[in-house]
Amino acid sequence: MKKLKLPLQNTVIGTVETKFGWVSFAVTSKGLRDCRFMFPSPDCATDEILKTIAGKPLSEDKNVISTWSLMFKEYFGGSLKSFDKVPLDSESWTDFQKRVYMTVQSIPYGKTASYGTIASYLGNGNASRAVGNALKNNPVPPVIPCHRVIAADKDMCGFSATGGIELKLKILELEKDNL
DNA sequence: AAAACTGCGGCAG
DNA sequence: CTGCCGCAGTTTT
Repeated sequence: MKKLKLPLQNTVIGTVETKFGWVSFAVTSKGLRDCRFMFPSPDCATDEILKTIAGKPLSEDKNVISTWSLMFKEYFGGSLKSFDKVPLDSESWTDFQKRVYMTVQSIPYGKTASYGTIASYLGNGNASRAVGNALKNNPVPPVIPCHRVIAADKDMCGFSATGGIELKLKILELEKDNL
């Protein structure tokens, strides 16, 4: 059975103000494709997200925009505690990334796991570094909660989004407070 | 095809 | 504590 490829994949973008700055996101017919946050203004947010969808046709879907906007607002406000079963556009991910992201998504709200733990869960305990590499490219934080993955002995390590480790800590704090 | 990267981890000094 | 390899996957030459 052959599956047909959809001829066009219009992208919807949206921005919303949250407790973690302005958030911008891009959604295709498959689901959420990109998401960034901590922007100081809606213009900044829009500019950045436009870069991620260069060349793709835009469309408007108020329903999609408001649904996602609300989710981000609630998550960063502390009332939404799970992005489970939310559609993600995984088209551009490698197999390894899919496996990593899937596993990371199963870390419960407010909990953490180490890169090594994720790696051994995937079947190769030596792949911790590769896990970090994959998480660095997380296209949809905080939906894939890469902030819940920390180093084995030290408490913290990098976080590539604007705000770095401090931001990572702030998000974990948010989750802890609303546990 | 090879080398150079990483949000790691573990084991030396 | 710091430094140094080995590791696996991705990106860049």
